[in-house]
Amino acid sequence: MAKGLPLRSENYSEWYNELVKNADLAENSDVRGCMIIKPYGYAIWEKMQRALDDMFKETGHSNAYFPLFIPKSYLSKEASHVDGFAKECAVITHYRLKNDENGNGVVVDPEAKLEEELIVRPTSETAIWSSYKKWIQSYRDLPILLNQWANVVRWEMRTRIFLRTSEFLWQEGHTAHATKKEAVEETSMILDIYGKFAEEWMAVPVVKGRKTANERFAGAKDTLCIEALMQDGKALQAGTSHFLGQNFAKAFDVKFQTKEGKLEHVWGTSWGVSTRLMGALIMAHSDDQGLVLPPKLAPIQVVIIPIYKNDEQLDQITELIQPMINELKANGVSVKFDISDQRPGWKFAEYELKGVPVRVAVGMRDLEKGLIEVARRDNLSKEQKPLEGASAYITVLLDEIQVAIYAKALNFRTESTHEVDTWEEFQTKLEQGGFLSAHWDGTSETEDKIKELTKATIRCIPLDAEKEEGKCILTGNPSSKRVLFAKAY
RNA sequence: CGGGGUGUAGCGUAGCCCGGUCAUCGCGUCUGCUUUGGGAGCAGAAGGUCGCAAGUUCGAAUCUUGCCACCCCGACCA
Repeated sequence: MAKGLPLRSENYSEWYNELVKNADLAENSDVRGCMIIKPYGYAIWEKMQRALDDMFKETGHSNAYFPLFIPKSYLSKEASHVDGFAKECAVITHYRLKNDENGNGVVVDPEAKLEEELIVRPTSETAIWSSYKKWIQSYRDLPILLNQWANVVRWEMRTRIFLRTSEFLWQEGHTAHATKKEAVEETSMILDIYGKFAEEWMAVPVVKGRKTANERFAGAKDTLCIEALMQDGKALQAGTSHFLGQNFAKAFDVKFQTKEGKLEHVWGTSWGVSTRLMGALIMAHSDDQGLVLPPKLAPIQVVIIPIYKNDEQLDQITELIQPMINELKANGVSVKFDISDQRPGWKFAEYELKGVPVRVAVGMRDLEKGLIEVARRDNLSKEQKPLEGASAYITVLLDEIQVAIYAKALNFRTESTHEVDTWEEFQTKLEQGGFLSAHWDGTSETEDKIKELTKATIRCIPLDAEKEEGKCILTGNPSSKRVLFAKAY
C-alpha cells in the first residue's frame, strides 16, 4: 500500500493531487496558479515533445519562436478572439522598479509606465499573423507551416495542476495556405496526428470530433478536437485543431497574389496540445499504488533492484546482471539499476508510485538458480524468469504492456459510454459518469439549457457519427445524429 | 467578486472556546548499532519570528482590531 496516497475511489481529486506530488511529477509554486514541473515529470513531457515534434516535422512543419509579449493593439484586431481571451490576460504596465522612499522595499516606478501595455500571450495567433502580413505577398510564399514550443499565460480563476494552470507549456501550430481546401486538410491531418499520439504513445483512447459553436475556439470557423475519458467518468479535451478560415487574414490584412494575378486573403489553421496531456496521462491509467506509465513515455522503462546483505553480494549480483543491462540498453530500453541505500521494500513501493512499467528484482536466492523476478506495473503481476534470455523477454514485455494499458483504457471507455434516448435516462446515466451518446436539436439554446440543468456539455460531435433520425434529448425536436455529452474538466 | 474556512518545524497536525511549565504528536532529516525478498527496529540529535502589525494584560499561539496569504463552494474557464 502506497504511503499517504488516498484511495482513488474515495476522493478522486485528492488522489490525483497527492499522486502528482508523491510521484515527484510537479508541485504548486508560490505564484498563484502556477506549477513547478519537477525533473521526473519534465522527463515525461520531454518524451511527449519529442514524439510530437517528429510527427510535425515528418509532415513538413518547422519550429519557430515568437515573443512572449503581445502589444495590446494586436489582440483587439479580431473581435471574437478578444472576447474569448480578454478576461484572462496578464497585462504588463510598467518596465521598472525602484526602492521605496519610505523604506518599504521595492515598488513599481510610476515614471516607468508603458505607453502601450503589453499582454503576456494567452496564445500567439495575433503575434504570428502580424508577421505573416510581412512575410506573405505571393502564392509562392505559401504554405507556411509553423510550430512553436512555448509557454502561455491564461489567468484562470481556478487552477488545477497540469489540467488548468495559469501558465502552461504547449506547442502551437500556425499555418497559412492559399486555398480553403488545403487549410481544411491541414486541420484534419493535425487532428489525426493528435489522435495517433494519444492512442499509440499515451495509450489513451480518444474520440475525434467537432466542437459545437458554443465550444469553438475564439476566432475559428471550425474546431476539431480529441476527447478522452478519465477514470472518474469526466471528459478531458486533450487537443484541438482549428480551421480559422480567413478570419485572421482579414483582421491582420494578410493577402497574397494568386497565379492568376488576383489578390486574395490567406486561409489559416492553428492547433495545440499542452501540459494538460500530462494530466490526461496520469488520470487515464493510474491506480491506488500510484502512477502507471505506458512504456513509450516512461523515463525509466525497467528498474532493477538488487537484494543483498553486504557489498560482496552486491558485487556478485552486479556481475551476474550486467550482461542483461547491457543487452537491454542495446535494445534501446532505458534501465535503472538502483543501488541506492534504501531497503528493497521501499524501492518496490517507490517505483510503483512512479509508474515504472517493469521491475526486476535480483537476489542471490534466485540468481543461484539462474532466476530473476520480473514484475509488471500495469497489472501488478510478477513471475520468476530465467536470467538467460531475460533481456529479449523484457523488451517484448514492454510492447505488451503498452498494448495492455491501451486495451484497459479502451475497455473502460466502452463500458462508460452509453446511448441514451430519454431525458430521465440522460440524468441517471450522467450521475454514473462517462460519455452519453444522445440526440441534440443543434441549437446553442438547448446546449446551454442542458449545461445549466446538469453541468454536462457537448464534448464533440464525433467525426464518425452515423446518420440516424432521432429526437433531441431535451426538446424532442428532430435530430439527424448523436453527439457526445459528458461532464468535463 | 460573493459565501465559508484555515494559517503553529521541510510536510501533516494538537493546543485556542476557558490567557500562566503548551509550544504537542506523527512523518521526514541526521548519527550510531542491528537489519535488508513489499515502504525496518531501537537509541540519540537537529529543526520554531506559533502568517504580519498594533492593542488589552504582570503575562498572548490563545482575547481585540487591522492587514496579508492560502484553501473549499459559487461565478469564470476553446
